[in-house]
Amino acid sequence: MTEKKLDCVILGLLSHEEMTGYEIKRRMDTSLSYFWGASYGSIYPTLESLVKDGLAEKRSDDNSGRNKQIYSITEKGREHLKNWLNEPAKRDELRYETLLKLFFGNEAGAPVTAGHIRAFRDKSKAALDQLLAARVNLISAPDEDGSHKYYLMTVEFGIKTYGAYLEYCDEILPKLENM
Amino acid sequence: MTEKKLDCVILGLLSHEEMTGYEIKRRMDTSLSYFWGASYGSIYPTLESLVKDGLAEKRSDDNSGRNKQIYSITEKGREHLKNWLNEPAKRDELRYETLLKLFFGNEAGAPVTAGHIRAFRDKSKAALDQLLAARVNLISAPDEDGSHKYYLMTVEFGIKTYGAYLEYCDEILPKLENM
DNA sequence: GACAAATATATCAGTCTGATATATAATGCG
DNA sequence: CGCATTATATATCAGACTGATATATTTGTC
Repeated sequence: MTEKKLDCVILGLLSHEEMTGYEIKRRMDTSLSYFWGASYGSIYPTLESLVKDGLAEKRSDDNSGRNKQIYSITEKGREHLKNWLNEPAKRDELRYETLLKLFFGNEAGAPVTAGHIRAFRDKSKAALDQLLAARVNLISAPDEDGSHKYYLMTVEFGIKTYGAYLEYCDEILPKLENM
Repeated sequence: MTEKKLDCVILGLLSHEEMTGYEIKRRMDTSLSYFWGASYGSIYPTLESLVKDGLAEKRSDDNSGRNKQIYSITEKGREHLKNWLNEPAKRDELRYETLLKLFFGNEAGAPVTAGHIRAFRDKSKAALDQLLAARVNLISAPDEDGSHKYYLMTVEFGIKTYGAYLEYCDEILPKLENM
C-alpha cells in the first residue's frame, strides 16, 4: 500500500465532502497554504491512483460540458486516513529561501539582505491579515460536524507563527540597516 | 544555466571554505537544518554538475584511502552566488505534517490529536535548547570574515519561531485535552 | 585486536514541482 | 448582444529531490 502523504491529504479533504481535483487544489491554496501545498501535476495522478486502490471513487458530471470528474472517499479510504492520522507525524519540513539568503548575507552585503527581510515582513503581514480575517469568519460560522474547531486551531497556529515572523523582522531590520 | 536552489546553497557553503560532499551534508544538518535540508542523493550529483559548469572545482585527496573529493568555489561560482543573492526570494515552503494531522483531527479525535501536539512540543523544545546553546557559542566565538553575524541572525530566527511553537502548544493543549 | 561509530561516495525507484497545453463556462462591460 | 477576460477543469512531462540501499575505509574505545 502507498505511503505518500498526498494520498492522505486528499483523502482528508474528501472526508469533508466530495469534490473535483481543481477544487482540491483550491482548498489547499486557501485553507492549507501556510502549512502544506501540492501542484496539479501531483493531484490528478494521485486521484487516479486512489481510485485504482479503492480508496476513492470517481463519478463523471455529464451535465457539464467541462469534463468534470467528482471524487468521493470510500469506506476503505476512510480507514486508510484514520490509520495515518493515528501514526505519529514523521517530520515537518521547512524551506525558507529567505533565511538562506540571510545566512549567506555576508556575500551580498547588509543592504541587499535587509531588502530580503523587508519583503519577508511584507509577505508575512499580508498572510497574517488574511488569517485574522479567516478567524473572524470561522468563529461566527456554524460548526455542524465539529471539524471547524480543528480548522480554527490551524489558523491560530498561522497567526502565532506569522506574528513571530513580524516581531523577528522588526528586531533585526534596524541591526541590518546599521551595518 | 541551472536555476536550482541547491546549486546556490552548496556554492554558499563553499564560499566559506572548501569541503567534501559529506561535510556539506553535515553543515546542512547542523547549521541550516531548521530552515533547509538536502539529501546525499542530490548533493553529490549537484557537486558534479557545478564542476561541469565551471562554478566549482574538484581536487582529490590522495593521502586518504577514503576516495575523498574536496570541492572549492571558483570565481565564476562566486559570481553566480552573488547574482542569486541579489534576486528576491521566490517562495518559502513549509510542510508541517503535524498541522495536517491537526487539521483533520476531527476524523481521529481529540486525544490522538493532542498526542501529535505533545510530540511537536517536545521536538520544538529540544530544537530550541540546541539553538540557545548555539547562540552562546556564536556570541563568544571570533568573527573573522563577518559571516558569523548573519549566522547568528538565522539562529535568532529559529529561537523566535520555536519559541512561538511552544507558546502555541501550551495554549491549545488544554483545549484539546478538554474536548 | 575486535567492534562500533564516523567518514565518504554512489545509485535509483518513486515522488513532486513548475511549466505548458487545451478546452469550456461564467462574468463584466460598453 | 457580442466580445474579452477570468474562472473552471484536466493532462502531461522534463527536471529535481527524497529516502533507501550499498559499499568501503578510518577512527575511537574497551
